[in-house]
Amino acid sequence: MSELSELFDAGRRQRFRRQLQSWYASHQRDLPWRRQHDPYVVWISEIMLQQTVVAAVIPYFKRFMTRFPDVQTLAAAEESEVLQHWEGLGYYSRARNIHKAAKLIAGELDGNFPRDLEALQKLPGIGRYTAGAICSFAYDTRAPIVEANTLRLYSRLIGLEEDPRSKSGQNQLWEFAELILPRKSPGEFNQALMDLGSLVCTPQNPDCETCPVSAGCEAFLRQRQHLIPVPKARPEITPLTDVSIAVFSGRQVMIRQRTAGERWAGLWDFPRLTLEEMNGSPHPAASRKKADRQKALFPAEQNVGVEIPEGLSPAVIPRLESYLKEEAGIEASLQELMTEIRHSVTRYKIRLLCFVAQLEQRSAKKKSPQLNHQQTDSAYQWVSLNELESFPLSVTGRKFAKLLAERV
DNA sequence: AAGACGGGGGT
DNA sequence: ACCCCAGTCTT
Repeated sequence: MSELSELFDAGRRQRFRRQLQSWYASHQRDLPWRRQHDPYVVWISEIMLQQTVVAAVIPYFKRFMTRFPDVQTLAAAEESEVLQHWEGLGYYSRARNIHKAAKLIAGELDGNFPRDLEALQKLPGIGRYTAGAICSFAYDTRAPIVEANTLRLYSRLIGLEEDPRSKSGQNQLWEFAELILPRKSPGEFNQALMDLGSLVCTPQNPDCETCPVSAGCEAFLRQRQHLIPVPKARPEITPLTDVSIAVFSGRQVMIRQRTAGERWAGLWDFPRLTLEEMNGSPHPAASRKKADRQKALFPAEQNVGVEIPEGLSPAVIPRLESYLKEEAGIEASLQELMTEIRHSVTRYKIRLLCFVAQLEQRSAKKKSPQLNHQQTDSAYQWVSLNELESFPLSVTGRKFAKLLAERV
């Protein structure tokens, strides 16, 4: 007998279930597709919902399901097209994992969607939560779930004072999730738990006054609901200055597909690099010295006409031109600083400088769509701005591409 | 501009 | 146990 099953004894669990079920019967639902018993539908929607809110997911979900109605269709598709349907949702490893898993299911598993927690968790991108969601929502088997909403709800119900993300905290939460689950309709019960967590047991100012289970909530009984769960420590934000360069040859622009293991693997991008950290650099003196050296080698007069981004040395211009030479094997001259895109994501605050460059006449352009193998094994391709629309790009890449297309 | 959201994978 | 993930929405 664990402490948890003593704290939440059979009678208390039974009361909790009745209160929750009664509340759930009368409140409004927001996710009609979860009640479908198609594991494929549950799977795709769960993965999409991991990164953003319901309203933002719906159009993506519809488009995805129209193009990839079942796991066989998805498995047969090119990764690039899967990424295209994911463009804008971010965290693209999830789309790559979905595609990999679909291939495994259609191939090794003969098209049979796994039915148990262990088999599901062997698939890439499916962890303990997603496996539990698929089992309980699609198959209505008694599989526990712990995700953001239920983590908060369970933490308060059991009065968890320690960090819910620690090993010990996780153990208690998963134990509780299993303990509380009824034998009858566990899928609907999990759905009710998640909805209660997101609608009533909110991060700030939980609505304990109207909560159907507050009488059995340890946090509420001790008036600790504002202190539980302990918040996640915020990571330090790193400021970065990146450069993206659209190199033109006539009406065509040069792009490359990002390789496996790289950030945005499988997506296409303009040549892009991160400048040395300009802000908060641990050794400002050293980088200033380096900048001075480059300035001496490449006097500013050489760069007449190109606007120098605020806070940067004119030496960036020749430096970017050598970057193009080394990475793509092309000679190009920078023409214009088109725009600055500010973009915050995960733990980075990025200032992205978007340049336009012109391919030098004497620099041989490889005919599209042949590959260009120079100093790297990256595949470069020359495409028109129109054609660019059919390549999956990152959010910032797409913003830049749109600006280029709108330019007269 | 800052903060919230979010589960899985890797070491 | 800790780091990473390169996005969107709300306040």
